[in-house]
Amino acid sequence: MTQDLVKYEEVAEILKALAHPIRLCIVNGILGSGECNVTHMQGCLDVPQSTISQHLQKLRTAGIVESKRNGLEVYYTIKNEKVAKLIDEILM
Amino acid sequence: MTQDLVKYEEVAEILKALAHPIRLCIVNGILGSGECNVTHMQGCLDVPQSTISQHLQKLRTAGIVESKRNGLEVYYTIKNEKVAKLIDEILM
DNA sequence: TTGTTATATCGTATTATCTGAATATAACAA
DNA sequence: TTGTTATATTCAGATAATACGATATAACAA
Repeated sequence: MTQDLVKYEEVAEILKALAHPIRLCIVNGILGSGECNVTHMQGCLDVPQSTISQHLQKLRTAGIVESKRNGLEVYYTIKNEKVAKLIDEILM
Repeated sequence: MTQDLVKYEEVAEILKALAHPIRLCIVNGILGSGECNVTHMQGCLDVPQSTISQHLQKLRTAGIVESKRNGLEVYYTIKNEKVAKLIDEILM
């Protein structure tokens, strides 16, 4: 039983950020198409816009996704490739 | 953006069960030695016994570990091999 | 029996997370 | 400017997670 507490805390933060059905759906959706804007997510997710935006913020804070603005729209992509691989495997 | 909500909920439950430093430590410790009893975990984890026991229950409920009693002691092993692989990768 | 060790469960206070309405901001068009 | 669309932030209330002492149970020994 190793005692890398700091590492466990870091990993737990990432897992916590992923451990929600809406966020898994968002991440998997981005993975499927390469990138995705918020309006498109809304069309698929049937939850209020503010809710999606808050989930996106959580994913951003955890370093899982990143965003770039294109005019009015903001597109999200997966930033953490390790997470991309992980999700790909666990959702298989 | 696929819409497998049930699947996302299932996976989120597993990730939620793993998304805690103490539980990651427990799971990784079991993975490292094959099995582990609660007393040994206590020696490594510096939290009260009841706290460890409750984390173990959460892991059991999520189907991640299973236990078998041997006299006074209860030994825990990893039940879900997919999770074992996952943790192994993410803690690498 | 009684006592002891190992583990599980209960009670509860504290803290964190989640949702969704309301509001704010950013980009752009007229 | 003013209006509109896309997205972010704030706020309040509801729900869930966490920690830990106290207590219970299970196995065993004397």
